[in-house]
Amino acid sequence: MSLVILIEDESRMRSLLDIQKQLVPDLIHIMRKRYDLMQSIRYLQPVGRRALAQNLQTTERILRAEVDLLKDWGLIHVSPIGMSCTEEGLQLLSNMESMADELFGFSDLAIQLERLLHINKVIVVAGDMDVSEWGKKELGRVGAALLKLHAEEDDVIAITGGSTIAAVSEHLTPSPHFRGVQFVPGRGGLGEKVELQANTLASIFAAKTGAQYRLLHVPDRLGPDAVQSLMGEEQVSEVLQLLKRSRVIMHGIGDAVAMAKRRKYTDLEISELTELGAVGEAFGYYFNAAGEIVHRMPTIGITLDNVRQADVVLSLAGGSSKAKAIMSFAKQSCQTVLITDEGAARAIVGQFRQARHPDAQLL
Amino acid sequence: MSLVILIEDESRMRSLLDIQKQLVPDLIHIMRKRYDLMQSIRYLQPVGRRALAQNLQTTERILRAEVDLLKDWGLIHVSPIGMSCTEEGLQLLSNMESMADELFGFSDLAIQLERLLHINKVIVVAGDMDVSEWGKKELGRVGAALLKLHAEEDDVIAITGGSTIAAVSEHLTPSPHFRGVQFVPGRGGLGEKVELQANTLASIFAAKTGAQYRLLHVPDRLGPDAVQSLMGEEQVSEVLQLLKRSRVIMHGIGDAVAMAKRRKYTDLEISELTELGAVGEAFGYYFNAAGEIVHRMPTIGITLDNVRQADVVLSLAGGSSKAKAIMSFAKQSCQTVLITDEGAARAIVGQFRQARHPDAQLL
DNA sequence: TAGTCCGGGACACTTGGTGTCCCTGGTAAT
DNA sequence: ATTACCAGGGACACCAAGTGTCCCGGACTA
Repeated sequence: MSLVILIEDESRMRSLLDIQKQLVPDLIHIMRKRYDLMQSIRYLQPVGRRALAQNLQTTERILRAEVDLLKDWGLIHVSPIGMSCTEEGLQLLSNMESMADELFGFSDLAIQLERLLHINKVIVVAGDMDVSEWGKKELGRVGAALLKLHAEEDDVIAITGGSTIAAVSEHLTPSPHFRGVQFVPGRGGLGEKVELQANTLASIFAAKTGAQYRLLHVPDRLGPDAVQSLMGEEQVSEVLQLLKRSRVIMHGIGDAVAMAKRRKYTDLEISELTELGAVGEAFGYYFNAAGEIVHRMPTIGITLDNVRQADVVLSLAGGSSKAKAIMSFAKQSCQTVLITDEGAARAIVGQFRQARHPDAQLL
Repeated sequence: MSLVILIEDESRMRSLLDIQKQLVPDLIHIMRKRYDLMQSIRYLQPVGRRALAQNLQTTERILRAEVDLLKDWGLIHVSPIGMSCTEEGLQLLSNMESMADELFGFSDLAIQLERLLHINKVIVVAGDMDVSEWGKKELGRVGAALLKLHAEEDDVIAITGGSTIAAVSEHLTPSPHFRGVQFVPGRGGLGEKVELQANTLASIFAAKTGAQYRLLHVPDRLGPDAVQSLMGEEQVSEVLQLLKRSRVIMHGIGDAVAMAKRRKYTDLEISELTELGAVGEAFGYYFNAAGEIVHRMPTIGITLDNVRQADVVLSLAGGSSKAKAIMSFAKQSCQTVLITDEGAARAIVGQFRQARHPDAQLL
């Protein structure tokens, strides 16, 4: 019963938060800033403006505006000896602590991941795709927003297949940013369901955004000679040229075994893969935990070198089961933005914790 | 059990809202504006910018900024034939409907009350003082904020006693607005507990805000001759002069019978009061439902005429049981701002509904 | 007493929001 | 088919609010 309460409880607050995230998206950032400010004041009180500004890495004037507001709502008290929290402000802080994780935990997680994985930018959304459906929705929403953010006129944007990328397509809307854009599938068929294939998604992306698309018609599981002959095909080589100069790339990261099964590898092949230590997959490459390529799908399309040359690489993967896969792909160092969910993020942090000695508590 | 869920649920969302109201107070207004905008679009779709701007009483440009945002988050869709809600936007609207009452209902209530009671400005806060303790806290918080808002240097501010005004005192903080201000009790002792008397509160208000205060030392229950002689006292007449020119007045409104009981009226006197139809009390005056004065405490202090001459009258009363009392005092037409809570507000609206014929559904 | 902190005031500057206009394109009615 | 109207989008000048920066009077401390 208490579980029922918790779920109901969570869901209602979550839904309020969801609404606010859609209607007033920067709310959380503002709240976070004010919260940090209050906490700093509590910690340093009584403290002066200048010292505080330095502590919070901001300018004196901008801090002053915030302080004036907080003073007006009676959350802090200013006096000639410095600023301090009022009773009410302290109350507020303690009330927030119980919610801080849900409100801000994700950005903390994101910063942790940026450090642990050596990735420029990590975005963590709420939820866990392994557990709940709306986790994938949220990931799709944020992914779509970022794609729009980075897209520029006449760009070539390469995308891969997979259910995560499909989720993005549901949240795309037309925008002038997509004018003249061409969506190009990073790979031909990879033996998956058609609605999750890169070709299909490229056309959906184009339809939703009002952009153009190209298709890469190559069967999966090619023999080496077939690869050569297909490369000669004009239709194919043209697309490969486009992929080579794609400026933005959006792709999913898969769990090695799960992907292999989905692509109907034989049991023998799968056991070979696991023997090689494959844990992650992206663009048809399979990586081990060290990030080394241990296997490559026998087909043609975008190469890791192409990916490394792109300006923007949006990597999407969510769900705690994807933790190791994400970690293996992060080693490729061809990644500018990782978009993941809380479940995967916590699992990754957990992996790192486990890897260290138990006494390594700090940092 | 479902009740338990509801309460838990409510409280958690409420606490999030409370936090946001303290940390980002204008958030709700922004949400409300966007919500109205979305609803208008849904209602009028497909609709153009100019038509919409006219409908929403705003300029074209400012609406355009909002529309651009909503378009970017994918909540609305813009096309050459006009704007319309996307699937996601419709989803959001329906999600919000279940919460709209809690989020915005109060301002709607406030507008209704302004019309029904013919009061310039009504503010409705969440909760019901009769039911929950935090209702009074909220009322006090808002009351304190409004007092600070209206206070000006060297003002004379008259206040009365009562638990509601006492609640205000707990949320007062020093501010330059209160420089040179004098807090003056509107009445001497009225036979209540000392911590709720106007004298006590005046001193607390002064202490909390860093202002000055005066005291009005007159016993309650004076005979007519004692009144005359006291009026002659210099200490007393001086305070009465101050009261006469008080620019801001903050007072509570009481239920007639409850106040009489608290002031230890005899059963006979109380039944006389009820026979006279007394329902409301303020400043020691007792009013019937029509707003006529049916009884007056035999003591001296601020008069209704003084109140009518004030620039700002902040009337506070909360709890559904206060509905009739608030309505009776509203008839005095010496009121600029009424601060009440959801419970009282809904009860008042209910009273008006009941008073009409059942077929009077519109308006 | 001198130095160093405090908050608050002042002021110029810049940026972003805003009012206003026009343009092109699509739709619908003639 | 043509025309007239309304759609969204672009442009641009303008104003105000936010911002960087400096200084001042006061209080505490060494």
